[in-house]
Amino acid sequence: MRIGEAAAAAGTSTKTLRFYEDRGLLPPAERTGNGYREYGNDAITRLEFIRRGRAAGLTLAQIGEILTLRDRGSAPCTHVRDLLAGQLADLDAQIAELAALRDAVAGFHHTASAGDPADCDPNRICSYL
Amino acid sequence: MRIGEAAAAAGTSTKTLRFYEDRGLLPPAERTGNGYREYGNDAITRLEFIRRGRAAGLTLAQIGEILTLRDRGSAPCTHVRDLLAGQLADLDAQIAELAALRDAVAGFHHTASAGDPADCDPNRICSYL
DNA sequence: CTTGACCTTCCCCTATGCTGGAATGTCAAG
DNA sequence: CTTGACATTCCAGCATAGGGGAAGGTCAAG
Repeated sequence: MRIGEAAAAAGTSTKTLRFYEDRGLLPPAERTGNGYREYGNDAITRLEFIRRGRAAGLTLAQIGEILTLRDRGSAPCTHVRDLLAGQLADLDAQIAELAALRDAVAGFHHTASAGDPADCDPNRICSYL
Repeated sequence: MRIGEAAAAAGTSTKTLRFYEDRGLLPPAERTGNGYREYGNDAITRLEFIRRGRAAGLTLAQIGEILTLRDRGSAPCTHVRDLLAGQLADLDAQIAELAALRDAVAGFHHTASAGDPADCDPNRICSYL
């Protein structure tokens, strides 16, 4: 199938397919006589995998690693497990950071809600921040 | 004081000061005869405010709004309170999203940790994702 | 007189994952 | 024969908050 059909089948755009090929996530597509890219079902499988990886918050670079391992014939499962572990740790760190920020902002907001704007110190930009 | 001293006093870089001026967060600096920027203590106050705002996760655009209100003579406290409320809501949404992602990734990771790589289905890129 | 530490403007680069558009080619249908 | 829907390549941009470095001006000290 041609690029438009493949993109539609994978629920993405032709731009994205060319972009992935350029980034090495998809192998260079076969070309028909007129230079059009030609895709098979394996490309769709690959695109779906990429989408699942994205949904799990993996970067294209990480997904590319997995695909490269797969393409070299080795089972990437162990690597995937490690990536997932790292992703889990990253997410926990991000969540902790955001939660701390949230608490700080909540404190500011509480003060701001309780205060009277008339009390605002003209020497500060804003007393609440 | 000149830009280098001001930057050091505010704990930032000269690049950042010029950048903020360009973005309207700092008023165009006075210039001495040789064209050098000249700063007073109010600039430091402003820079410190910007830093507090950044630490609260506000964007430069939002901080700019506050400063503009302040420069027009009105007390920006009410606006600050609203910005903080919005920021709080944003943070809660982000945290919820990350937490959901974290759970999904944890599920994948659990499966990956339990499985045997030998079971990997050759027809899939990786059975664990 | 020169060196070194400042300062100026200017433009490009970073990371991420695409998206838009221009200029051009291909091909089946009416 | 032309129109329209495809396809190709390549270049540019988004949004964020600056950083890097070039080419050059200024000024005090040695």
